[in-house]
Amino acid sequence: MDTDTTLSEKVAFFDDLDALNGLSDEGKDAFDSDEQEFRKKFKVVFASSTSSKTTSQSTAPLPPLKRPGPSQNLRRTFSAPTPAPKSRSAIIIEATPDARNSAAAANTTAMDPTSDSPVVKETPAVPSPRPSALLQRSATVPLPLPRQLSLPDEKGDQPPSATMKKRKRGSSAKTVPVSEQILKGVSIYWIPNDDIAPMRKLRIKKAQEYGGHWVRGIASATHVVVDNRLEYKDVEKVLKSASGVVVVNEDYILDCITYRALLNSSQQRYKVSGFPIATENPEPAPASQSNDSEWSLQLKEAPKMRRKRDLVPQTGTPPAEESPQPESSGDLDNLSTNSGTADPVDIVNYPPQSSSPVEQPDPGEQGEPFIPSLDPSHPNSAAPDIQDELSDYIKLMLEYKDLPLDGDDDDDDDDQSSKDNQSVTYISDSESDPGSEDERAKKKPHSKPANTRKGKNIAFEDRFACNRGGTLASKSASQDANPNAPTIQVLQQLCDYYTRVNDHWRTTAYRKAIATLRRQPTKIRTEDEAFLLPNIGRRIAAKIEEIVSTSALRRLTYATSDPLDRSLALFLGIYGVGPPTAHRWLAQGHRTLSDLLASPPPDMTPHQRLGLHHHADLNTRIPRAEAAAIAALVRAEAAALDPAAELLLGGSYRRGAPSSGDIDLIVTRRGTASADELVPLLEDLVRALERKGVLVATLAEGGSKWHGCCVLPDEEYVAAFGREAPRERPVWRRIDFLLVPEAEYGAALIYFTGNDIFNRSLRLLASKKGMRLNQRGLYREVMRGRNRVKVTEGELVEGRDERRIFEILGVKWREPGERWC
DNA sequence: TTACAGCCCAA
DNA sequence: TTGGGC
DNA sequence: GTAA
Repeated sequence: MDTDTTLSEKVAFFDDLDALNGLSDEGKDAFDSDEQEFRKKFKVVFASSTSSKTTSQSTAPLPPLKRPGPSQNLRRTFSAPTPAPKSRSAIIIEATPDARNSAAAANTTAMDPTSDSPVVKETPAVPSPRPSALLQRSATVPLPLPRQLSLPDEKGDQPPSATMKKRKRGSSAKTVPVSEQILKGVSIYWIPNDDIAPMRKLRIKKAQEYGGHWVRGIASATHVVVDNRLEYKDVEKVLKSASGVVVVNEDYILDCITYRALLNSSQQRYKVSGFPIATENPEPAPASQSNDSEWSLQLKEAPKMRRKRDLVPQTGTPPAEESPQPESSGDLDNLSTNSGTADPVDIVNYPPQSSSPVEQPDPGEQGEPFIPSLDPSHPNSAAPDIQDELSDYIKLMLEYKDLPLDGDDDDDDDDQSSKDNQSVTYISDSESDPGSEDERAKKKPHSKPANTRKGKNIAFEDRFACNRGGTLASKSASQDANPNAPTIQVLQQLCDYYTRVNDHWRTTAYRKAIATLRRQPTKIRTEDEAFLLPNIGRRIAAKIEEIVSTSALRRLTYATSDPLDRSLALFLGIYGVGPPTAHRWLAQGHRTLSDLLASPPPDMTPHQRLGLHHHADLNTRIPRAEAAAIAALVRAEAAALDPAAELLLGGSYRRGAPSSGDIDLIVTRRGTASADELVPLLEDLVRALERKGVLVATLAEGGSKWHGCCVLPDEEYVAAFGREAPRERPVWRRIDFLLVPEAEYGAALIYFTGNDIFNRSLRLLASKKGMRLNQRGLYREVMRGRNRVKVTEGELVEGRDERRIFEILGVKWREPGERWC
């Protein structure tokens, strides 16, 4: 173990938790070999793990944990074995064996969802806090684990069970011993409810390891964890739909794990900023022990949360999980049903459940119903000592929140689903040993003898889409004819999904893979086959096979049937709204455009407002004829101002598309070397067009461009479409003016003709050849500093002539109509 | 482990 | 600096 | 997610 207390150390922090709990051999060795270092490194963790040990096992009967704030809690735990923090080492030593044992025990069951059962037995042993609680417990305990659905996330939505399965490998146990799953029975709804943010991902992961469930709908949550960046007002709406839920900030879960107990959620430090002063009535008789508290919590909460789906099995029942919206329940239900884990559980569960008023109108007050989970401790309870450790912990997190974390968990999501068929052989192989490298090495040889990684060797130039563009016709033709069309269709949806959840890189990866697939003359049926293609790795290859064999991807069904997802897509369609904003609005409870219109989010920008009000118009395709008409209009106006001005309709129009999303007009003039020379013209032009009522809104202006909206006046409309094609009103269109000096015309044409993929590809090719292509020109000898940061502009090689740029790059000329990638 | 295009505007 | 668009 |  490295002594330097640095990066690796901190990054490893969470894994350390794992190591501790599971105390894998690795961990053990480390411990044995270098106790000092190890201890130092895992100080906090050790302390907590120790405490839990004591609590759950030897000290089980120790009920008190009363209202000691976390701090006291901690203390108490410690005090039992050894009072002062200093004695930690001793504790650790003692605890180790236990930990190992329990870990071993847990591991064996880890893979079995039903492993919970032990808990049932365990619990009874504990003095029951109150009768009801016991009852509840017996009912609930069994259910929890299994196949709770985990949220769709960037890597896919796999049920925890699946996750667990995969997690077998690493040294770090992915699930903590049942006895330590302090979050069991806790269903968490995160806001935002995704694991895109690295830190949240970590939290979610940890929560799951400790038995917590990640739920998709707030309706089935027992706890709502709100991003620290959000204020209460941001999430107010969402919370309204879930009364009786414990609402806490980001710090809560990890603290619970650290202290091995469900902490009092009402403490000040877990308050969501701006949260109304909830009258926390510290429950008079907290009495229960850590375990109990958990249950008592469920007891209380359960009835309330379930108003929508009363029958939903308690927290745990996985799939039945939730559907925030009643209507959608159908799909989800089916889904869950399939997973079929729940049955027995449900039965057990129901009685208690039904007894509780399903319909119970939520008492609106969330403050009240709060579950004084463990210890209704006092806010101030975050006593000094704890505070220290907490702050260490927090500091650590903050310090490294930006580090790219290993996403170890990602794994191959769906393999299991696709398994049933053919390539079972390989798959099983790979499953047994997920080592990606081995797999790759193995696979390739099979399908294609020899070349280990030669499989993907493709001519350099062929790797760039710009060398493979097609025409619109060829594209559409290949769309229907393409043997991979169905597969592409599904992948495209997945791609869209990732766009929605704001996973930029996965989105682009899918785009590339799709582009590759689209070009295949034959139908790709197997994983091996797909894997050989460029831009298609093991994972997408596996998905392709699944799609082909089952003609669907489970996760996709799941993802797209989610109402939230639909709202997300809706919001993203609003001009000026990107993923962060869309998610934020969603978190604030908005679901429809009407919601936004009715109560505009406080952070809505003018652009977004415009985008919202003209959402319908701006999302309507612009017929080619209309674009042409507008261009003609503008051209005429420009000619009046400056006869030498030239306007060209770019974008998809130039590529021959029958309709466009917006209108791109490139404004230029012979003899110009800089866009600045055209600014006066643009200003005049814009003013003139505004006067004519053509330009109706300005979105951005400055520099060498103008972005805004326009409409085709009635007169021109009639001229273009005739009186027979009436319209009630002009439709707003997005229009961009781009000032381009003659010297940059060629590069600008490329840039503004697209399509994106084609452009990116061209730029990428340029960079591989030591050049740089942007909208101004093609440069060479670009100096890049550390990690691609451009240091030198480089020498302009060509900017004026579009064809020349192609030539220099060694790319065969392609007409605009052939640049559909 | 790192890049995946790069630039400009708005707030 | 972040979000967004191109 | 893929490739280098």
